[in-house]
Amino acid sequence: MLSDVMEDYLKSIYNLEREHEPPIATSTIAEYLDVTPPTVTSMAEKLESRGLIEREKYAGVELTPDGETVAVEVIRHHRLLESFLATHLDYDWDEVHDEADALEHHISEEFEDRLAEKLGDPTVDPHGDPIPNADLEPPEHPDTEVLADHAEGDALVVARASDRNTDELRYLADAGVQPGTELTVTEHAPIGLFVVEIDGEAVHLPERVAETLEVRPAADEVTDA
Amino acid sequence: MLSDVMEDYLKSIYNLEREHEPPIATSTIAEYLDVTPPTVTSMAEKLESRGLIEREKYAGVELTPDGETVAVEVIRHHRLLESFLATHLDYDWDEVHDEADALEHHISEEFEDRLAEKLGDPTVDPHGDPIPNADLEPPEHPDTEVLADHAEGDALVVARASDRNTDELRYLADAGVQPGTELTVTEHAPIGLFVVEIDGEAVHLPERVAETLEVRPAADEVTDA
DNA sequence: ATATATATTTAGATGCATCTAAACGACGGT
DNA sequence: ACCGTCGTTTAGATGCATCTAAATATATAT
Repeated sequence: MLSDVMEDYLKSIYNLEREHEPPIATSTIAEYLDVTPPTVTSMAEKLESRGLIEREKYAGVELTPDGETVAVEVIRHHRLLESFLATHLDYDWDEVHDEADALEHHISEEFEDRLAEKLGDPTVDPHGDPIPNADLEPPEHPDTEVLADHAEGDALVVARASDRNTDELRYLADAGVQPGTELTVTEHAPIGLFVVEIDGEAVHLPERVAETLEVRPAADEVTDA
Repeated sequence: MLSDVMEDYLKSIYNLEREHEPPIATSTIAEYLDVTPPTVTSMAEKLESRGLIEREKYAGVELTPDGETVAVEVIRHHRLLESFLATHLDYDWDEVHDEADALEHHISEEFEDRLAEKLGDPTVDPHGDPIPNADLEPPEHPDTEVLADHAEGDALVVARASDRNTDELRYLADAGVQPGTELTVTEHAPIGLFVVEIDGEAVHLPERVAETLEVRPAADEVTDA
């Protein structure tokens, strides 16, 4: 039986593997999970002995297929919960992450199934992240670019907002920006401010937000949802 | 911050105090939670040092008002979750207990509030147990008797089925017996079998089930729900 | 009243997840 | 090729929840 903490490590490594090329360094995981590096080393030894990760000392760590399956299941739980909280319990999309984190390790298969059924087997969660299917195949992460890389005049659709930074999410939610929102870049000010137009309104976004907000060209409509 | 385990001990002591007069003995708690007595002693010391229980060595344990409040909150979570699973996720009433046990320590105040709102502030759960209100006053447990104490011919309403024994619950659920069900005692056979009539049908119940199933006279209608 | 049975507590150990401090390996710059 | 820096691992400690075995207190029966 895997502990909650082990599941968290596997989920984190999975997420980090989408951002960086494996192997994932000890310090990267430590920072992501807000623990010290020796803690990561010791956990990595346990996960390796259970065949959930491969580990090269002093280099880093990579999920095995088994480890990836565990990670994908936890992520499926997380994103189904987020979707459920948003659509059935009236949570705002910037509030769902922490609650889903707390519950994701504790729901049964039964609960997972009923949730998916109730939601009509959704394929994306409220942040725009793909929801793995019941077979636990790792979902495709569609190609996106960050808003900050776009020039003035570009017409875009919001594809995904990272669910890890509560401040940024709240900012976006307050500004009415969510996956599916159409926007046009009005101005990329030299120092730290980004201006976009949404439904004719000018919305100002700090560069930090623009650097993490993922978008795709407005032309192609939602195909994957 | 209290651990999940501490919350479980407090909840258990609360439940045991409804059954036996305090103080509650070490071995009683040990058996209820399926741990060894020394484990209970050591946990009792911790809970005492936090002012959540009073403890008399070699005698047993009793909740303080603070301890009771914690227990009642956990029980509120548990019973709201049970109600939600039964009414919104199509769980059968004999399936909800384990899932609620797994989740009760991990939901936020926010989640609790939204659940209560969604359910219309229910006052009893699917087993017939009272749901504490948001002020966390300990709920009244209505006077009931067990089915096994009744004589042939008595007309009764099912008030409550303990949610701790999965086997018995499944038996009752299969037999169509649930809180609110009206029944008449047909036969109290001398050795271990109880026969009741429900909607004109004869239903056979093992004595073990009849000894835990709580009922009240059929005359007074549901007043408290 | 004393011996015996039973329940409780104490003592000491284990595994988990974490930490700090210290040792060690890898890697880039001169 | 060496040295120093930086990141990683080892070593050892802590707190939690649990166990078994042993000591001790309480209750019961004669």
